[in-house]
Amino acid sequence: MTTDEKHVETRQEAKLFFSRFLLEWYHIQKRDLPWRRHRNPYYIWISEIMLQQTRVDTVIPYFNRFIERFPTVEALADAPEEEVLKCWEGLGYYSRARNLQHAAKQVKENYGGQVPDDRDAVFGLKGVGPYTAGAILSIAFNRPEPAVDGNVMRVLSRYFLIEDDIAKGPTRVKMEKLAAELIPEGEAGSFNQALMELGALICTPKSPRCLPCPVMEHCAARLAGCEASLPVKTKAKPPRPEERLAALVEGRGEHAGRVLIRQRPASGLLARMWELPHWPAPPAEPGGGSGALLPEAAALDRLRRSMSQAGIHARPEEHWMAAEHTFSHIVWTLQVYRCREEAVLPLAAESRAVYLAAPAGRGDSAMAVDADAAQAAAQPQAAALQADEQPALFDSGDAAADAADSGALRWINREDMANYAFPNVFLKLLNSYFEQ
DNA sequence: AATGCGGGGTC
DNA sequence: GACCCAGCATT
Repeated sequence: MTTDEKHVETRQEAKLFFSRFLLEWYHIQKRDLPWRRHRNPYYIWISEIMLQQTRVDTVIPYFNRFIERFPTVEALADAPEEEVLKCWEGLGYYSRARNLQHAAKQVKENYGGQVPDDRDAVFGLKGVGPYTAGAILSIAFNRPEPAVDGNVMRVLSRYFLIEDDIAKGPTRVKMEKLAAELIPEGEAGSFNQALMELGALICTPKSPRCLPCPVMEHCAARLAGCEASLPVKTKAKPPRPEERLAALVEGRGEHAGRVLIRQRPASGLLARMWELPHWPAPPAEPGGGSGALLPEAAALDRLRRSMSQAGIHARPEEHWMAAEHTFSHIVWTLQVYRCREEAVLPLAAESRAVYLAAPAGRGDSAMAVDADAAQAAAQPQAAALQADEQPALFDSGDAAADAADSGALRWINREDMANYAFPNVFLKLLNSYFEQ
């Protein structure tokens, strides 16, 4: 027997050992999770979308609320998008929610409301990529497809001592081939979940718990003593900082007790979510140092101009608090200022005509205000002047949203918050404000 | 192949 | 504070 053949035999034995003992361990140790209590393909699908880049403990309450509110594919397909977003509020990566509903419509219309069980059909659903397709096919239908996520790549890179960079595309393909070879006959669903369960509970990113690991005996990285340095993964580049000025505008008169919120554009960052209006802060004076806070007067002035340009008639009064919000690629530092709505001035005849021609209000608290149109119509020259007064554009990662500044504005009270989906940072700010 | 896209837990 | 998590869409 040549060395090569001996190596192959050893590796083959290592694979068989791995599959057998991992599966045995899983049957004993698997967690009781809501989506494991039934074999409902819709539940599996929802859970897999929610679990993208998100931990199990975070997902559980969202999953339970979601299937209560949208028990079937059809219920999800027919729901208003705002309700789906509201159900996703705080979970992050909101395009998942919109893609999921898009896919629910696909399933309703193309597959009679039944989650399809063939590879091409599942893969064709919006928001379903290589991992999620494999997860749905194997867990819901026990099809022998690999489901390779970050956990699986970590486990396999250690057990088989694979030093490929898991951030690279080809590495995932390689891992999928390996994972497919490991699936025991008729056990695809359990085996794929076992791999991920091991990654989540035992073979963790830092300080893996090797002693209770069911496959430690043949783990190549453990045997070589390099389990802590695997997997190899190139570092993500750090998020860029962005200083922004936010307005918490308190209404007067008919808006008393309400604050002004704005809806974000339909695409891009936090698409269609609601927020406190905010704008890039101009860079602090060079003399102040890079991290220097904008002087209060300059910030108030800047905010006043931004609001005016956005058609918001309000006066910034005082700094309220700072808030930080970290995305994977941006870090916002929001300086929030309390502002007061200004008394509405008598409208010019020209703008009154536009105002009266506008559609009738849709109820009190939920009445939309097309601020830009109203402002542009009411004060076209003022708007132009103010635009001219603006300092030269400085770097903003949110340039499109800032330039368009097109979101609908609404005055809401505490109870209205139940009808709008907010990113967590604004949820916390608004809750904090209304609690006072 | 690289980048945009949330939010939170862990060490 | 650094990492990274049951990734996908877009370019």
